Amino acid sequence: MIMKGDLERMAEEFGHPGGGLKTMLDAMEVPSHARHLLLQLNTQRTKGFLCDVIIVVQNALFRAHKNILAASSLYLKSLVVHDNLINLDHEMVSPGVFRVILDYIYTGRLSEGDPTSPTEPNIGAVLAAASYLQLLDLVALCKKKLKRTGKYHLRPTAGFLPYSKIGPSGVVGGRLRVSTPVIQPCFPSGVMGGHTPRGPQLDELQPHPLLPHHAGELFAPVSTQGPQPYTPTQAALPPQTGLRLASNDRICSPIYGLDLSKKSPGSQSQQHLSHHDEEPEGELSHRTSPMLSPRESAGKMEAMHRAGSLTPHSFPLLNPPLASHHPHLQRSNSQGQEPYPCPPSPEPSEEPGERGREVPSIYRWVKNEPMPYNVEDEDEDEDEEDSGGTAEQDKEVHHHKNGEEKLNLSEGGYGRGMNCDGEDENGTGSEETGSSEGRPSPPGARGRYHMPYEPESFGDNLYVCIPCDKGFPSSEQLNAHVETHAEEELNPGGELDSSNSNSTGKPANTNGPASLNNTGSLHSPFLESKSGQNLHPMGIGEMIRPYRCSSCEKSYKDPATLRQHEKTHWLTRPYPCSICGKKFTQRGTMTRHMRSHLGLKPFACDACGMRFTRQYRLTEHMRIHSGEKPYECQVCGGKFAQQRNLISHMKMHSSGGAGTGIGADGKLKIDFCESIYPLSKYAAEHLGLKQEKASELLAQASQHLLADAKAIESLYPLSKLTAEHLGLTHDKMDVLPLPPIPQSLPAEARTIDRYSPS
DNA sequence: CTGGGGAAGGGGCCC
DNA sequence: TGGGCCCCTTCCCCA
Repeated sequence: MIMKGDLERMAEEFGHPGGGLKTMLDAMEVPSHARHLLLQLNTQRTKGFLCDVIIVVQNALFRAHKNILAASSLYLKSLVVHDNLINLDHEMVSPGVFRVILDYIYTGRLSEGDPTSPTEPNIGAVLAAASYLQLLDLVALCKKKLKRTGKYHLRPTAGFLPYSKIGPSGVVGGRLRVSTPVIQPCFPSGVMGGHTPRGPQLDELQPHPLLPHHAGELFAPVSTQGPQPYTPTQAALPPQTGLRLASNDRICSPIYGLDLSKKSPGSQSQQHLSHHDEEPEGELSHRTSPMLSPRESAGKMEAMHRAGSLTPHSFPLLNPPLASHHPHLQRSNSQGQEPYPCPPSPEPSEEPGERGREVPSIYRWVKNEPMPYNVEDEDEDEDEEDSGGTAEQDKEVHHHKNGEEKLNLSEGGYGRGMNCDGEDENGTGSEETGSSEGRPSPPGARGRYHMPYEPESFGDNLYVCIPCDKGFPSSEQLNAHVETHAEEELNPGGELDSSNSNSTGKPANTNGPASLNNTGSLHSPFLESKSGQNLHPMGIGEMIRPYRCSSCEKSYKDPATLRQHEKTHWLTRPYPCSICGKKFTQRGTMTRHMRSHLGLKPFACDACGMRFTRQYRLTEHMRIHSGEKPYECQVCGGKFAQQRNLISHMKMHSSGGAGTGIGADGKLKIDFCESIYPLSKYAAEHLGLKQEKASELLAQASQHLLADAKAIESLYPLSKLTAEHLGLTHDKMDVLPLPPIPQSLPAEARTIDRYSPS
């Protein structure tokens, strides 16, 4: 355990202001205070509580507290000061060794482990790593232990040798065995259920690296000898992590680090260097490991940084050829505007040799290295995905809740879909990733006019008008065609909402003219869009929004927004998640997505402690406690805390979104909006009415509807229960006022389905 | 078993 | 770059 003496030494070591600390510690009235404090910290680490930094070592992630790391090592201090995610060179520190080191930092105990175990880091490796990390106390401790066993020799050895340069036996120089445990599962099955083990008690802080108190590891190598205990941190991981969560499994998916700091995930190496540069020479020198001079140490690190990464140079095969011929990328790269910090989507590979491929991605991502990202990469991804998708992986992928099955390895859906994400392929760009499962959504479900993502579907006519499904060989021709839709919209006699091309930024909803795209907004579909902006693609809006997308009808106030929007049309989304490979058009979305991978939820509810990844969610959640339900159904008066639930509710009112017209069962259904606002031309025609007449009729109905609950029931299926509640029999209900049914409708269509459950 | 509501997760995208 | 809002979806509970 780190005890008072250690703290004193730390205080001196790092020159904390206030030399009075030693005095303070001497005068500590509760001798167990330091011990208790450290215990608490370690407990917190095991639970991931208040952990504010993630350390990536090869493909293992560790959670920890910046303060603790900073207090332990100047080097770590320099790393954590600006970044929430730290990458350690796995050539210098293996995951297993770092786990031991982290344990030491938090407990003051050094786990020697079983020197004969292939998975146990030994003291030599720890010494080397401690020296690299400038954990001077640990260095001294290791030396002491080695000397005790007669193994210590003053020479830089294995610890500074890349693992790749260490023989398969792990023995270097016949002495130091640096074990790099194969990444193993750390999530027993069923752990997601919420079982929360207690944190290690004081006496449980045993010097064993494989004990369950490594919960701070998000994904850490563990012993192959058995399933590892569940940890709350792991439980906090959403099932979408793309990681295997079952017991006795290996983590088959790549594990990446990410920077969730507010700033862009870049230039970490520069920061590191700068920190070193800032570090006074003397300050560095006096804590340099005896195994490596400060210059050597710093120089080596610097050399590694210069190499463009902390590691990739040792993995020459890990960086695929990076020819760039993607036009967007070329442009972006050449102009330096849009660096692609993220690697091509990695894909789990069964081949052990492939595993290393993941590593550079981590560093590249974190270091924000502009990464030529191109179609070849994409193809490679697809190849990997296609080839690497084993049944096991398939199972894993499909195990994930809703979202990440979008990877859809088994169906090659990722290959086709991930980069396009299904909806991308059909050009909607409005991701329905949660349900598309990597398959392209049916054309026309939602969409833009351009549909360049699945060219094979349309032969030479790559540009497809979603509403009418016509293909065009060029965007110009498509645009010309689209204009006809626009004219139809502008023309009062034209079909309403045929394209729903608007400037609101929301994708056109082609579910039908009376579909629910506006129901939630409580606005007439043809009065205005949700944003209250002109629906028409041309007109005054053009002056307000002069920056028009060349691929669709949207326009924006400023070029940056336009650029942002244009990415939605790109064949390749520029920001892939380095954990699951899902790609995003906006970096912020990707970062947000990453938070969900790591279970980072910065917004906590004061009332119940529940945590959220977004402020908005917390705000929404707080309404549960306050009882506030600001969203009210204009039809039935039901109130909701969440707007989205009101929208869902509205869909219920509108018979599942079928809208006005003849439902699938052939019976008349009245759309919610239509019940309040004038009937659309489409609906009117559908009903065999002139629009004016239909609107008049519906207006009458709306009056009833809004005025009388009975009338409301008259427009919507009335349950027997409700009828009885109203003191009506089903027979009586027939007398409720209803808009006349046009005789032009087929007889069956004229039957308003009042009684059947919707 | 089914449907509706509550609550929440996640992604898109404009600002 | 992040906030905010929208949308879709899922899960759970209950009637």
